[in-house]
Amino acid sequence: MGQTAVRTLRADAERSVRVILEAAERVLAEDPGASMEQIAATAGVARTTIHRRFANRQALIEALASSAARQLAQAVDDGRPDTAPPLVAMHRITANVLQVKGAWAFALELPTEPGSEAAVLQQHIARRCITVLERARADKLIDEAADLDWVRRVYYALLRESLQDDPAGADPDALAARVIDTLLQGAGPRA
Amino acid sequence: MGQTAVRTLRADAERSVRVILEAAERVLAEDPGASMEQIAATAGVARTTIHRRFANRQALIEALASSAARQLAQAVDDGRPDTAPPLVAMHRITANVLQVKGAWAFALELPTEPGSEAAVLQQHIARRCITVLERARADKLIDEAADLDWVRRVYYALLRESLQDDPAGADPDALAARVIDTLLQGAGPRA
DNA sequence: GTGAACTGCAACAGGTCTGATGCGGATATG
DNA sequence: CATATCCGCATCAGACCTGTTGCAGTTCAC
Repeated sequence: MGQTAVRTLRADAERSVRVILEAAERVLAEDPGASMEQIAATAGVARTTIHRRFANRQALIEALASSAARQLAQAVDDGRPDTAPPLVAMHRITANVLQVKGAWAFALELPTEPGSEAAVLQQHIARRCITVLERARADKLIDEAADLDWVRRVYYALLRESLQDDPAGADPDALAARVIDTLLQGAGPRA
Repeated sequence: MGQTAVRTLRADAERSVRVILEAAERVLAEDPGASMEQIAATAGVARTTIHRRFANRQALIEALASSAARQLAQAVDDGRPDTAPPLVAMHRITANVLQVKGAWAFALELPTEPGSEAAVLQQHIARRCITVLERARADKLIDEAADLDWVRRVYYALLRESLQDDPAGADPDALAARVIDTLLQGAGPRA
């Protein structure tokens, strides 16, 4: 809980926070041990400005994780996981998530502190994911005996792998299609 | 190339190198930014001893990566990827690799310097992997139209995911079976 | 337009880490 | 057993990073 909006920030201050978080993502993704100075330089901001907004390094990182997790949760909910047909929801969610994860890869791989906002959001997302998988199973898209927790982990792993080489390369819909296809059919011969 | 065995080390020195590398793996896995002091303490060795064997932090890490990569290459070759029936080879290799990757998870996830020994070994391993997949495809275990490079990456991702929760928990053969099954069939309904 | 909020700059203190050195004592090896 | 090798310990200098403070100048917001 770095600084839970004690009072509404002025417009320029809000902008500072945004550019700092974006810079932190870029810099830390390349070198997780990078200094505040490097983050500040990338953000085009003085180091002291960072310390004014974030009490310390950890607070900055927690804010980064929370911010990214909120965007990810939004991306999932936008796919209407509870109402859309399972296969459609899976596709839409996958494409959305790939976009967000591509932009916030470091922040979203961060280990979450048990009680933190990021952790709560991640759990919420995981539940949504399980829900969709259950609906897919009910539609015979997934084997009845499948361990959905394992399926969900495989799904996460496929998402991660998809983003490894294509930072912003291919069409997100094409990547999403490959992920879903691999998840449901594997590499074996098609029917 | 930290110190490419200029001269054969004395038996106790060789042992020191081993315990240092093992400690480095354990400590850095938990905190990649851990200090040499912490590694030394875990190894039960003075910090100066580490500096005597490894010129600097980077040399230690490269040695760690090389050592782990050698063991991994051995684990792959032990599965007879060129001669055993593809499915058998895949099983054996997967079980072997899970063992080694479980013990050297940090070292094997390290980004490899382009020309380094570790990089060369990783490429060798990747080629072996592709070879096995080609043989599996020839046996109709894998779809004819499949992109084997993608299949290999999915395979790697499944291995990684398998090791996430079970540090040394379940039977490696059971984990291997699940990995292969998921790779070839995905989560969809069984035939 | 006025005041509060925000920023950059400079400087400081405190801490941690690295890599090096020298020495006395222990240990392996032939 | 003789000696080259190895280790632990104490110590050092240098570098880097963090978090803080004060001030002067700019910018938003009412």
